[in-house]
Amino acid sequence: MKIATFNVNGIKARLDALCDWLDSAHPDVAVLQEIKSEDAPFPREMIEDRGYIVETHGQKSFNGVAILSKLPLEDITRGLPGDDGDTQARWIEATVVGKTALRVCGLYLPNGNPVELDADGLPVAGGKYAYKLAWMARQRARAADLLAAEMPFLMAGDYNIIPQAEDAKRPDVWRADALFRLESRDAFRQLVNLGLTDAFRARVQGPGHYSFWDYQAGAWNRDDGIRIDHVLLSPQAADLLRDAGIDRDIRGRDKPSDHVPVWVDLDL
DNA sequence: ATGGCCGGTGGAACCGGA
Repeated sequence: MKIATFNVNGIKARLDALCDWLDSAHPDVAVLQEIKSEDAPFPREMIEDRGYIVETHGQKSFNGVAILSKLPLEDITRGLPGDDGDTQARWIEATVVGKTALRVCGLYLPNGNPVELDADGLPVAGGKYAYKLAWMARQRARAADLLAAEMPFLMAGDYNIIPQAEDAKRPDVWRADALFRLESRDAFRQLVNLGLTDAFRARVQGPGHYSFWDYQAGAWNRDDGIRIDHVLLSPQAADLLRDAGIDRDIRGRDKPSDHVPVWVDLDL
């Protein structure tokens, strides 16, 4: 079973590119981020025509996530637990019903910039960086709950985290950025240390593997990228890992997103 | 040439992204 994550940066602007990718990569399940659409106007027909069920968790203008699946979905939930006041559409979950049930979490983790710190160097409450770190604590709590339930699961999406220096072409320019600050990497490592596996790094080592290239400054042509889209696997899911990869070539096609798809193949 | 963009909104600039 091939499961992919793709930050499309606007579903309306990316519909043709998304369908071209679905036709060439044929994932069984795809989680999307930054659909930038409410649920009702989401353009579902061209995706459904390709055999996918479409479940969205959208909002106007910003954020928004979705799950596309060729297999039946059950128990769909929207929103990351832990803060009823959080109205940003960044989390969707569903159980993919195959021969073994797999819980799939699709996520769009907050960017966190600009980083605002107080005199003690702590994130300013109410600021975007504090929101990012609090969101990651909620994600960690959700992962702990799913681990306790002992159902195989994965958490796939745009993490807005550069895990290691080798995951950036120019790590030094990212040192103070919310994507690479120590607190951000610590939070990501705390999540992984619950027992999750970074699927891509279980298959591919070394530098030069990116999932995002900025539209600005010729980043793609200079291969000035960062690896920020990840698939984390629960122990039971990691035992089923057959392969993982990044569909880098998508970035060079017409009207690309600034992100490319990242995928795993599980023996399911 | 060391700067260079893009999508959504709303119908012109501006916000947000990373």
